[in-house]
Amino acid sequence: MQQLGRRLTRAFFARDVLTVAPDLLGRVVVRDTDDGAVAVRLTEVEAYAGPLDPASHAYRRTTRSEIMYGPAGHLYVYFVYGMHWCANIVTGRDGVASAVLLRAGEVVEGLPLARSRRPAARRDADLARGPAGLTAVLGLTGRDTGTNLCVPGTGLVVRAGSARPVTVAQGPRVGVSTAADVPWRFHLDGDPTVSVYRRGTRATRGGIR
DNA sequence: CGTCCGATACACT
DNA sequence: GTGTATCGGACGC
Repeated sequence: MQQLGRRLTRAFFARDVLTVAPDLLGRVVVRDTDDGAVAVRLTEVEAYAGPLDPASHAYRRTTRSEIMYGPAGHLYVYFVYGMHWCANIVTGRDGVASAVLLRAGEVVEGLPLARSRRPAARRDADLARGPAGLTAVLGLTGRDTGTNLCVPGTGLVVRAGSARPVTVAQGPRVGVSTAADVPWRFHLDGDPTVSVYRRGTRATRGGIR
């Protein structure tokens, strides 16, 4: 296992999800396995605000969403559309049940391994474009749900310190079918790895009570 | 570039 | 039984 660098602390993730989400942009996620390491610089994330947020899996407390009711800094990976995995980081105080969905990034280390995990990608900028692609490039699946990003030895880290200063843009979330108009998607404006905006089907009632 | 649509299996009602 | 926090290929401009 190679040197992963200093990691973000539990205190970083334990803040409000709307503070944590934009603060993650420009930071580097590193995943190290027996196959090697892949690092991704985050360019797009979305905030999901637990029981207040109809679009969040934690809107109701179920077996699947239980992880989000636990401590911040743990990983939540869910399965969607019968074939894709998507990765979140749990945020907020215990019991607040909020999380940040990792939506897109730029592969900055481990390009060959990243390409092998996503053979369909045409350009390197497409490798981690979209949440399922980003998750695949990092080699994460449901088995990784519960991983604590804030302790050594897990092979998964968000490095402390921004790569460079970053300008954050904000807009509605992608693909959600409820609360579609809440501007809780954060991204680096104009970055080639940011996924295209698609409104969810059935997107009628927006808003949070 | 854009829009349309099928694949696919799981959690939840 | 129903809906899905997606992707990529097909097609039109």
